[in-house]
Amino acid sequence: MEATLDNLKSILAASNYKLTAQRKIILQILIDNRGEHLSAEEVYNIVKTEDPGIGLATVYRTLELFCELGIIQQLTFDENCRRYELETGEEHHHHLVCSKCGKVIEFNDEVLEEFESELEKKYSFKVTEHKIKFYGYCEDCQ
Amino acid sequence: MEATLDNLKSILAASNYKLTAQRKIILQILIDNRGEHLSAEEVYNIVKTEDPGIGLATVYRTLELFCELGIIQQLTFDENCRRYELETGEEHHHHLVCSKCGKVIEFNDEVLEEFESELEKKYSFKVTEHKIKFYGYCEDCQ
DNA sequence: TAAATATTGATAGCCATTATCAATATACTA
DNA sequence: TAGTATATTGATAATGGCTATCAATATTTA
Ligand SMILES: [Mn+2]
Ligand SMILES: [Mn+2]
Ligand SMILES: [Zn+2]
Ligand SMILES: [Zn+2]
Repeated sequence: MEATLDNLKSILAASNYKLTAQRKIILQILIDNRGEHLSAEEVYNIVKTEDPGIGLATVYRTLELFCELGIIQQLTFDENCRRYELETGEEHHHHLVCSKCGKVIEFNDEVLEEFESELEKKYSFKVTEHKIKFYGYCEDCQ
Repeated sequence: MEATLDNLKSILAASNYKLTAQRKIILQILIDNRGEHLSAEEVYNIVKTEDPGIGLATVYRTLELFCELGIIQQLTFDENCRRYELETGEEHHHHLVCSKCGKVIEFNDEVLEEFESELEKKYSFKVTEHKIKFYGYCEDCQ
């Protein structure tokens, strides 16, 4: 189920977390920027326009918490910078990242699910997570 | 073509780099540890047993250079620790990483190559590189 | 309302990796 | 072979994203 401002309180309460103004603001920002893949620093800069008093540590903590709760997922296009996006509840997707302009194209998971099943059988390995990224040049940058 | 101690000099010279004792030692260590996925720190610890005078910065620099030259490739099973392995010149492979015992299983690329071609057509995207990892539990750890 | 508990902001600390720079080694030339 | 240009090295300081700490504050529950 996708997180909204309305169900955030119950999502938090289910794990004994409290609903705070900071958490609401950060979720709102993630929702407003659906389709983007924001870093903690970027979220922080947006947050400050709404509540200049908020701390950077709170942004990091909140993003980590939202990951733990399945509200968002963490991405790493470029090491030394973690990015985040809303977990939609729909099917997974992965990313094509343009090495020149930075554009990110999303594609769905279907074919990979099949491949994953084959791997599981072949190696008696129980897959819990996969991280897949393609790098190259987008149509405009070739 | 796979790098050896014999062709290292010409590989380096082709890009105006010099052959040094440190570079030879580090390549030898990577060859001796084929199949492992060593971090810079781990390479450094092995290096020191052969030449205690070698600097950590040199290990980092050399691994970076070897990547640039295609002698090795960089891996990231766990962020905040880059790992390296010899580029064999044979077909690519990717990794299943056990979240419990850390075991790494390698699998080949074939199916993914196909999938990649489809993506390129569908999105007019020229893929130059892909990073793919599966996480989960190996046979012994399930 | 009060008590228990979770959360916050400020800031110090962490740590893998990079940058700096003077000293040294390599490769090329005469 | 000696000399020169250039690349490389080791030591170490710096970087930067992220995490830990902690007293003050907010939220929840009774
Ligand atoms: Mn996405
Ligand atoms: Mn491997
Ligand atoms: Zn582009
Ligand atoms: Zn295992």
